[in-house]
Amino acid sequence: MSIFGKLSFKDQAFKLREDSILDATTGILATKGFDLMTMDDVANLIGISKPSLYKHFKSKEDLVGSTMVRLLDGASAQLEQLPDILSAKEKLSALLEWALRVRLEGGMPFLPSTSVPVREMLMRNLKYVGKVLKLNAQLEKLVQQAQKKGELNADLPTDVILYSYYARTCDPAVDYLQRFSKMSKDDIVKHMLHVCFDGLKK
Amino acid sequence: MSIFGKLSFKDQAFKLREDSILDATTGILATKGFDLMTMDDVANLIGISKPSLYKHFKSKEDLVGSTMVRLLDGASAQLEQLPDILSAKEKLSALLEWALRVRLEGGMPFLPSTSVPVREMLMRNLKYVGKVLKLNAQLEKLVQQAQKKGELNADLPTDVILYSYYARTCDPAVDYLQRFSKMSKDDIVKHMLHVCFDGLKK
DNA sequence: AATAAATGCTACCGATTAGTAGTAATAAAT
DNA sequence: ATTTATTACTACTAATCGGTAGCATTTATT
Repeated sequence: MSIFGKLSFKDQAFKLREDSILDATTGILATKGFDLMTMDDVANLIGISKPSLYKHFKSKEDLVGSTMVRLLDGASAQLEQLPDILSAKEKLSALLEWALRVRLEGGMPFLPSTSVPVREMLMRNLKYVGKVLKLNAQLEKLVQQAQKKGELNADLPTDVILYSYYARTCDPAVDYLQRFSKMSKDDIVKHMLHVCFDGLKK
Repeated sequence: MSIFGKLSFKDQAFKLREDSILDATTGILATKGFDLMTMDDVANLIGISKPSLYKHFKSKEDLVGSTMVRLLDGASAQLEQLPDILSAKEKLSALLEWALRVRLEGGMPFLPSTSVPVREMLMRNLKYVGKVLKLNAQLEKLVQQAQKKGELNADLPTDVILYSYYARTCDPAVDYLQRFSKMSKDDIVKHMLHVCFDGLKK
């Protein structure tokens, strides 16, 4: 064992709890949203006190920002890990599928779409903004490639495709299908992907 | 003038202010969302005091419920008013276009999609639930007709089409396009309609 | 075992907000 | 002009929530 043994262990435990805090935050954000989520909610859910929570995150903004950053990291890692054999459109489809499955499990809080003050709060978080811009650039490139190859509609402005693509990751139709239809998760994903790329018509 | 002249006038003024309260609420809901909207916000925006506001609506729930009811009435009226020459799919398209244009103007707060507590709050409002169910039944019928005629994909479950259709009325892509692209409202509507029915591919 | 240090918690503060009581101002009626 | 009734507002209450001070408890050290 290295001379950092003891320290590492402590740090490891610390990091572990931090992860469980982020897990709890993710779940609560997904159901109650930012404004109704209280710091007591988070602390109680994982069985620690509020001051302990503040040992990890210095404010609610910080906590939520970190949660979103971890989510973005997950998306980036997922994108990275896709085999290069896949076409641009296949990559976009695979990433959307991943996002939908995450949502159908614990729930993914895609906050920016909720309200203006929440969006502005996130925009003040430099780390978050940086990661958003990077991921956005990668996805924009994929969309353009797919448009050039005719995999995606080249007549639509790239912006329209990109924003609509983002919107599908937080499509409320998923919640309604999960709640009111007896459909399996696999079927929900399959249909949402179809609707995204082929629309309601074809 | 009828014997109800005076009374009518007072009632008329009362109704007029009620409408302006609902207008203000609609706008604030669209930007800040339910949780961050305060009763003072609403009162201040139209230049009355909070107690005066409570003469019209007995609680925040009541105010927001009434706002949503008026919105649903607008949608129903719009649907009613469409010429019968239109096919089922054309009617759905026209109604979505109306909803998108309302959004691009003052903004339409489609609250049910936001968070679970807000949805539950609305579900406690019987008047709201009644109107939702009625409109939902009408639209479901239109979707089924369109599926039978092959105007909409008959391989998709009706639920999937219906919920996805609702989701398009509150699609965050609209906000992003309005904010970040220099597109005209007409173009935004045109593209959103295309994406809805034809997807990102075709 | 005694002491030092770190960890976690109870109990609080200040600010915000839904909702209201009671008063001031205004209009109607005699 | 005086009284009555209505309308609206100021100023408050109770509850909630983000954030923290200071104490208790545990763990490590000598």
